[in-house]
Amino acid sequence: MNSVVDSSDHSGTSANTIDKALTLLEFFSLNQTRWGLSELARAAGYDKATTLRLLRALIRHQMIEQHAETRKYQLGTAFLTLARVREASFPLATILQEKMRWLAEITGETAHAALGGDDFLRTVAVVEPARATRVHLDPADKLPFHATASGIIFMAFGPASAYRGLEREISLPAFTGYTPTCKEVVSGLIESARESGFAIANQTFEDETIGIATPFFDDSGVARGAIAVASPALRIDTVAKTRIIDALFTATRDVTKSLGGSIPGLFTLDPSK
Amino acid sequence: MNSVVDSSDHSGTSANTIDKALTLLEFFSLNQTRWGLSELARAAGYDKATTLRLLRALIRHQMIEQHAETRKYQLGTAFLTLARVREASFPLATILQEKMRWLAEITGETAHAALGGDDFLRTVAVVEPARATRVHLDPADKLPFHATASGIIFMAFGPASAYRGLEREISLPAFTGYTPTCKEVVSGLIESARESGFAIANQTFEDETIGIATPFFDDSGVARGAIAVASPALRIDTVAKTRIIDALFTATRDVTKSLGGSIPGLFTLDPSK
DNA sequence: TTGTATGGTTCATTAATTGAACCATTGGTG
DNA sequence: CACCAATGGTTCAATTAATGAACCATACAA
Repeated sequence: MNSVVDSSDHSGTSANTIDKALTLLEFFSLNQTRWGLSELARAAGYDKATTLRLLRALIRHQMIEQHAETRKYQLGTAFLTLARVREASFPLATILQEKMRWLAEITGETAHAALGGDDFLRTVAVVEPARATRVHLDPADKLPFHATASGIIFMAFGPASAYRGLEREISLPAFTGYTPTCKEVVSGLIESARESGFAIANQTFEDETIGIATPFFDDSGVARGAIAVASPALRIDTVAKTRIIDALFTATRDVTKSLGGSIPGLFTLDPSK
Repeated sequence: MNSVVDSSDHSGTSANTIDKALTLLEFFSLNQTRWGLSELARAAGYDKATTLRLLRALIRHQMIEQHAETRKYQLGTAFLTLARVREASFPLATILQEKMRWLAEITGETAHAALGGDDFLRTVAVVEPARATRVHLDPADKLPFHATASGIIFMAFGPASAYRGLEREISLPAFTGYTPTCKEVVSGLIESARESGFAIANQTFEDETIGIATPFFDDSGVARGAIAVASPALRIDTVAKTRIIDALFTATRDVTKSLGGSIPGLFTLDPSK
């Protein structure tokens, strides 16, 4: 019902103007919400004049707006409305958000859902539990493939382009002392995730945080993203782990069903493994 | 703190590719969430080959996705994540959504907030009251300037481009028997909205529905959009009207303050008028 | 079988993108 | 204050990429 063609076009450097304009948008993040013209041109590697022309085109469509005093550029309001249209027709984020609420409640830990891209996952829903000690996640963060449970799961069950994303990388950055920085190790993690249906990341992205993730599917038969539970490492013993995995499997089943998808055969959903 | 340059570029037909690509996005609405290639090319007035190339570029950036079986195109997931980044840095929709909750509760009617564009407003927040009879609004609808209270208010207090949007129109479509279809009448409505600070639309967009709207501002000194209360026409007498306008003025003040804006002097916020 | 849709491709023609050099301002520094 | 080095923004000839008519392959209906 909502399956999608896996373009995975990565045919070198497509130098068309649209790509350039849309690529500019990706520079706007929580780390840097506002960019000056020269600054952005330098970062993107475009000429100043080109960058300005691209920005102006984006402004015409409310995708960028310019701060009147500082003349700096920031993301516009078009995304608010486009996201609403998208959600009104295919309520992906809404479904995930609701299930994450359930997941956070039942596990007592932070639940989040992320959508897969070519090079990383992007959070689309987070719910923190009502509890003193809990993991805080940036609500608009990029999740690297190799250093997160969600990333491993997405490479295991996602489109081929995700796995190729790993191969493309020259070196895998370490976020903590536990981050796997060797492709062979990561491949092993992916393999065992394929067998068990879940992935565990023990402090590979954030210190003192354990993440456990499962994939979710639409009718393309390929994972669209991952749902995960993030807990303080100290709290996770075997019992807690089993309970979380159990809840994750239920959530995965429910979300996948809501999206009109089905869980691929090889993925047995057996928490005992 | 969040003021924005009013580009209002409308310098004829800018035929650049980026505009064409981004214009395609606007064809995706709740009325038609999925488009075929030829269908969309025809609607947009582009060549099929061109349309396909534009769509492919958008697909590369997750702004469009293609349904695997039907080969039809739909809005992608990029907007979910871009909207999150935008909200995480400038929580406009969040602020509005929260205030609309308050407004719906205190008035017992449907509250909604819309952002102004060049030719119409677009809803970014709706809250319906817990009540049997209430007005239902499409959560991702376009609001025409001349036929809604929000539209009149936005032309009265918004950027010059909004008012010019009205002038550009050749004829004003009638949505009900009460819709003003004459520009002079609409100008009169705008004038009186400028004086009173609010606008009332009595069944001009939907039958049996009355809308009352006020603007909200950021530090640009120009309205960014409107907040409004929509009620069944039968329920609105003078008392109810005054109570709603009062609540709207409070909401306007609060939202404007949260956005770092200020209410322009001429706008006296005097509900007695 | 034929006709008319569809999605998608090709490539010579055409029109738009590009970027170095330019200007006007701003802010910091000796 | 004068100077320097940034900044945002503009210009226009050279260049590069977008364009679209004609083309396939396919699917469905009469």
